[in-house]
Amino acid sequence: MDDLNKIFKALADKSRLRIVKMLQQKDLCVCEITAVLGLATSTVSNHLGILKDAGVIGDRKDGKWVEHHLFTETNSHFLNGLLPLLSFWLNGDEQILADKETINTVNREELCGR
Amino acid sequence: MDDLNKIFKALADKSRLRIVKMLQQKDLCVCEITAVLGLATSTVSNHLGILKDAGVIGDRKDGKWVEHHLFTETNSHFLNGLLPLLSFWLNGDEQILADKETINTVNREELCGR
DNA sequence: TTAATATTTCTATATTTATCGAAATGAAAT
DNA sequence: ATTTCATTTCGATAAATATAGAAATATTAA
Repeated sequence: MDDLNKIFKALADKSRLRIVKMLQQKDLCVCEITAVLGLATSTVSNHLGILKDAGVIGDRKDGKWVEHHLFTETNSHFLNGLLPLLSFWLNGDEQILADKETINTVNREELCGR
Repeated sequence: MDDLNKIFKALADKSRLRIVKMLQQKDLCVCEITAVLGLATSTVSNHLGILKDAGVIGDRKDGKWVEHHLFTETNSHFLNGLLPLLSFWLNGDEQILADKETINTVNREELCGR
């Protein structure tokens, strides 16, 4: 039950829902997500840690950035049930649509690189 | 997004998850749920209010009791996706199994009636 | 009508959580 | 090696939440 509780807690926050939906479109580094959400870098890093701890997302180093990605197949049957639903939920949501627009105009080189 | 956020918030609590799983077995009044969870009546009433506000459960008067029930079909596609998953999730969980045992030994007449 | 009682609402409190800024970390570039 | 810089961790604070007990509500029973 703790696993499922942790997953629901991770998803029970608007910023984290927006992050999940953003990562469905493209793998992103912290600075890009920060630019879209308009929160402090440390806050975004914390949100990502919560999603990672719940097993929803993973990350890997990419040069000086850390690229975060959404898992599609996991070893949690809870997540394997939820992730497909989350892939079509909220696709028409105004905020989510706006975020996906913003992501396209965002470039990690210009944002935090150089 | 607010709808989904509210639903995830409602499910992101162990006591409320236990309540949902209990209601899958049988419709229950507040005093019965209180007996199983071991929380104050007002606390349980509050948890039920949160689940009700999220559209997960409903209630109806039954004599001097208020009987709470889990919705199976709703007008929320979020819930229509989640509820079937919740019907088989956690069925093997130790706490959930213990709760279902307890429910069978609980009787609203003896508990709070008379 | 009056008393009893199941539930809800209100008030207060303790814990958790979201947030930021500053300091620490660690890897890349010079 | 040293500097630069993206990210994480730490410390502090404000907001949200879980909880209990008391008071209020509403409905049944006498």
